[in-house]
Amino acid sequence: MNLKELSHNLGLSQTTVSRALNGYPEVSPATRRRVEEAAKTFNYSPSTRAKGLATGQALAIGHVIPLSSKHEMVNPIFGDFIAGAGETYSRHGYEMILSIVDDDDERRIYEGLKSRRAVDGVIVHGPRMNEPRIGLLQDLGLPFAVHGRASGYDKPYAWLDVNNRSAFQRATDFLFDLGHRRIALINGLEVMDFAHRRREGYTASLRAHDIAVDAALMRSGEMTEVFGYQSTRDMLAGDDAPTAIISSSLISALGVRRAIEEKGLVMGKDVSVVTHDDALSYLQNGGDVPIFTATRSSVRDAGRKLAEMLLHSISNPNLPPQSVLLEAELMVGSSTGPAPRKD
Amino acid sequence: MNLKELSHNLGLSQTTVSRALNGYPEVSPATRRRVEEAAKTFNYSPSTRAKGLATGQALAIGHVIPLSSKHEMVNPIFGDFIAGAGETYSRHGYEMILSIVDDDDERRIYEGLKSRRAVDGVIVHGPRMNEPRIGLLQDLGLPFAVHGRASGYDKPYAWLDVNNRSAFQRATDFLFDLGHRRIALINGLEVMDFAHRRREGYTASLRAHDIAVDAALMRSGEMTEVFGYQSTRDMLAGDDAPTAIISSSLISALGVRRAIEEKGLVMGKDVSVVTHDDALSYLQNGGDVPIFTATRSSVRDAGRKLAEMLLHSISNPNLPPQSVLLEAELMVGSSTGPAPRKD
DNA sequence: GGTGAAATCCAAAGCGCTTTGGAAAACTGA
DNA sequence: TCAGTTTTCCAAAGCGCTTTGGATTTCACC
Repeated sequence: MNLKELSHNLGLSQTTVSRALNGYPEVSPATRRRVEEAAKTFNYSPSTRAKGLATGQALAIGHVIPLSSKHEMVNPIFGDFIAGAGETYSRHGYEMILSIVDDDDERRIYEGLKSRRAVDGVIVHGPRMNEPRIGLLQDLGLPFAVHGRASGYDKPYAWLDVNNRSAFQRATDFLFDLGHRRIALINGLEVMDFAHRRREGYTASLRAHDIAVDAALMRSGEMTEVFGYQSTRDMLAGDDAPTAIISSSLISALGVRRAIEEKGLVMGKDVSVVTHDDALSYLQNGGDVPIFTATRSSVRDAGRKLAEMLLHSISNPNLPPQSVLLEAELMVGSSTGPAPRKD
Repeated sequence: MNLKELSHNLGLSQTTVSRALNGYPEVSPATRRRVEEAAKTFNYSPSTRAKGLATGQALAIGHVIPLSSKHEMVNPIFGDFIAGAGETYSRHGYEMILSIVDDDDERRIYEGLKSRRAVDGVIVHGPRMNEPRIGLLQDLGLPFAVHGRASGYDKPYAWLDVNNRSAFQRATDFLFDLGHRRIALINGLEVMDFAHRRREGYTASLRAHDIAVDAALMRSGEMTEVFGYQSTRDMLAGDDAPTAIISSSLISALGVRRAIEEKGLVMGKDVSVVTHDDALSYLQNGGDVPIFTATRSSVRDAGRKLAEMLLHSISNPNLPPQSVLLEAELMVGSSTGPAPRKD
């Protein structure tokens, strides 16, 4: 069923039907009702493509997911973020189009999306330090919003980020308050902007407590369970083992716990653990009482909000770029406790 | 830059330029080269919408992800599957459009996709028992392919599935061979088709070994770490605790391990564990030597293949529906060992 | 050099919608 | 009753592409 058929069916012109359906005022209420009902019974909805052609809008947002062929890891966050953004889109009648892209092809992909007029804007995932995509998108004039930020790029642009620095500083402070002095950081890849900021928060706290930064207590890598396990095992093996560990991801934290328990130690007593928790739906940090003390911030929520921001900036193109900094909440669970006294 | 401008620039008609770009034979090689170069330097690519309108193709595949508002869980498999499918699409010049949908809205969404002519076909995720979506899509005449199968629907349709039944039967047999007799199953939600089949495989093996099915040894729920942990803790607490546990997901298996170790038992010695492993990129089952003995089948690979199947069936509409049954490989890790002798 | 065939190109219609510029019909109020 | 509004509707152009049907040019061959 298309507009032509529908309007013929109603004995009206396409103009009138189109106007009735799109809420224009120059249609009598009676006609409008009649049209709307017909549209429903014939299950008519306008072709996105034709509509897009006519209006110049795509009514779609692109999500470009870089997937370096080197470390072929799909970000575990991704599903939840998308779910959040998807809610927003469907509420606004937008579609989400996804491109999984090899790092090297990114430029080409953005140019393609732009020149094919396939999307009205894009969301940038996983920004790194000095992220080149941001400049590229600004040059292209394709509206965008970044999930995270890119240190080193100073012109204004739209982003939404968790305050990773303050979250990790607070987490470290918290451990200091419990008496810990040897605090380790098991971080994500530090080319990623978020990981960089987390380390900054961590070191800032150390400095504030007059504790030297010890490279032996810092690890950086893909945040897998095994990575958390191995890092912890190694660090606990040394003489001067940490009494507390901060992990960048709940998945790694599971590995941290395993290494601790394997050594016959008790988490929250012998070794305290704080982790960042993205509140992923399939990886919940316990029930009412969290297992891990965590800096918590829902990625799903971030998806919802960032999508909202992007749509808003698309319909108000002259607004200056908006940015949102979310504070993670520190949830105290049973994985932390006072530092064990030295015997 | 659009076709009109480009062709004007070249002093050719739109027809010729279009033909040159689309590989039609009635263009001289010299002209074609000239056109291709111009397209590259002007960074021209045809508008998807206009092209779609003209050809009647969408050059896009829809992925509809149901997200019941009750259990708001995003399938952890999802990211990897999408990554696989995405590879295929970009290789074939297709776009992937994603709809996150509340269960109740699904019918409406499919009808919308169809009547808006937004996609050439869809992938169905997470089929349940007697999945109603399959019949709906067949009625609509929208090409589709299912990731998994739907027991209870008997007309032919395109699907790709892991042989869940044989995988879990093999896993159970394997444990029997090691001397285990009390074997537990920690399964996914059994309204999901895959979980149902896994249980069938499990019970088939029990029957073949003349062991009665014991409801106390079977759990079914969302496959979280906590679920694995709690189920295991409960079962190990009883008199007649299992000596082996089969888990439906690596995430739950992490919880299983935790419960085992918490009780001071050793996995692979006191209690054996076999898990299904979807080979998710962010949740690897150890390095070279797998931690868990597992029935393994890459979800990413499934995504690649299923997308391929769907595209193939779209370009060959008269082919009968194809279906692929993948066999999971049984990888022996260190989480299994001979059944402990009774003292 | 002339013929028919092959190679090369083009104008214009059409895909399904929105929107502009008017026309016709239905109301007003004097 | 009739001019002036307001309401209600419509024909047709245009969005950027593909494709049909045809025109023109080039080529091979006698």
